[in-house]
Amino acid sequence: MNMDKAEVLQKSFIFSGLKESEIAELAGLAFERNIASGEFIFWEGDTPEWFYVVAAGRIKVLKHSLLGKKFIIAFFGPGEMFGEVAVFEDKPYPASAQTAEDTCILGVERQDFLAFLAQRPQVALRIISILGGRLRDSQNRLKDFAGERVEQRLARTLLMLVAKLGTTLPFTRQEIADTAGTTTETAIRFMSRLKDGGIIRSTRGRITIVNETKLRLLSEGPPQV
Amino acid sequence: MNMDKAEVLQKSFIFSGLKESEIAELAGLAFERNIASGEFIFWEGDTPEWFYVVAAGRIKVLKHSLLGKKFIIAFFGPGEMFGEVAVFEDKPYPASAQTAEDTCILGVERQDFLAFLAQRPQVALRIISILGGRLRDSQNRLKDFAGERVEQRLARTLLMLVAKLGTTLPFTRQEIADTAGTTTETAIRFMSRLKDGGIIRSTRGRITIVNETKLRLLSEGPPQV
DNA sequence: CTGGTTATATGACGCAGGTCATTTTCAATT
DNA sequence: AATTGAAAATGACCTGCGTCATATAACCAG
Repeated sequence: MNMDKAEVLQKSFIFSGLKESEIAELAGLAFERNIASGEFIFWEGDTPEWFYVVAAGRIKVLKHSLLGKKFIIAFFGPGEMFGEVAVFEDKPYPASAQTAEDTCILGVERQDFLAFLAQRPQVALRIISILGGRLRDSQNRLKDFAGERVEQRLARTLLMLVAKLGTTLPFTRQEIADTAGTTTETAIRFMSRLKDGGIIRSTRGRITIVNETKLRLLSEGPPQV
Repeated sequence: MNMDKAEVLQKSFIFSGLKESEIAELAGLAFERNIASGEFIFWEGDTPEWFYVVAAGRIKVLKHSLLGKKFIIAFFGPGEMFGEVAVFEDKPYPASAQTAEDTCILGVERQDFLAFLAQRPQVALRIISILGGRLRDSQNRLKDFAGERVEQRLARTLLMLVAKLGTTLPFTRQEIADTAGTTTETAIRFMSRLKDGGIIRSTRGRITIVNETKLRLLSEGPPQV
């Protein structure tokens, strides 16, 4: 792919406060890698050697349970970092990263990035802000997983994705299930009902939310009380 | 309570890299507050005005689901910060904080703390490290909630607490249940079995793990396959 | 010691949703 | 058009665990 690394970094929230020269410096440290859909970028347990940012495409971060079931922690798109926790702590990656479509990523070597970071307090503050946001999201989800029923978790998963990507979602029911922590069958049943209720339309591997309001209702309350 | 603020800060991982003069400066900005067991420090939705560190005692951070069930996100003890995500992002607290015993906390005004932070990249890096660790924990738990059964979640909850606090845990079954995302009854039944199996001993409101190895086995695999 | 409050304990019941099995539909590839 | 493999759909079954109800035990205040 033919792309301008500096431009990718420039557009990312993490680095948007930097001067052009600083962006250029970081871009000089970055390596580009193109990866076909479905490939793994790293596996849980690997030693972290790279700080990654998505340049184009989409990746998912996931973990496998002891029984082999996968759980999708998050999806990331252009400008978003991933695998960074391992880089900061120098511990093995706590999860795996897999491309969800043909994807281009930028990687900066761990040491290079840490050195760069130590010189830019503003970037550190941005990262604190992003980690804080992710922590908040994660804990919200945790509460949902602990207390709400599958139906609401599915609805919230869809709403979360809509907030991030817009009303058309490029996901299979399996991916939705793996994100909401349920089975493919349950996700299919739920989506069928949403379809009947005119809340979504869908084609294979693609879901369009047409009535976000109703979906929000479903996500909030028990169907009827 | 009669305590040395600087000493508390000094002992905290967050600030342990600072010079004495810097610690003193921060201590000068800190206010001390003593709170009886069971009181709330802030509620989910409140506007964050303080950055908090536990000086002595123990607090829990929790959220309520729509049906009123509570879910305990984390316990924090001396030297640990809490409610910080809201401070960094200037959004309402995403959870409530309640003392779990008589507790003393230090609070620094939001603006004061942010100003202090902006001048200390090393503190920012420490905070990144802590947030990263919490994010990792949270995502691990998410995976467990999504894929493992209640029994293993309970075992893992106990192990997590043991790692943090040692083999004697000052918790009721209700608190364990609220942390593992299950009901008090289920937690009681599980603990009864652990007692019968000689894995724990317990008195009212207090649990002692006597066989961590067995507990770890329970947390990892299905009882028998 | 007594009464009240909270933690612990235990049984019985029901159902949400996981598991397994089968079928249909769709899109990509030759 | 034919082949193939994944996605989507749907039914039947079964069990983990939540819910409700009741009982006992431990601790505290007076």
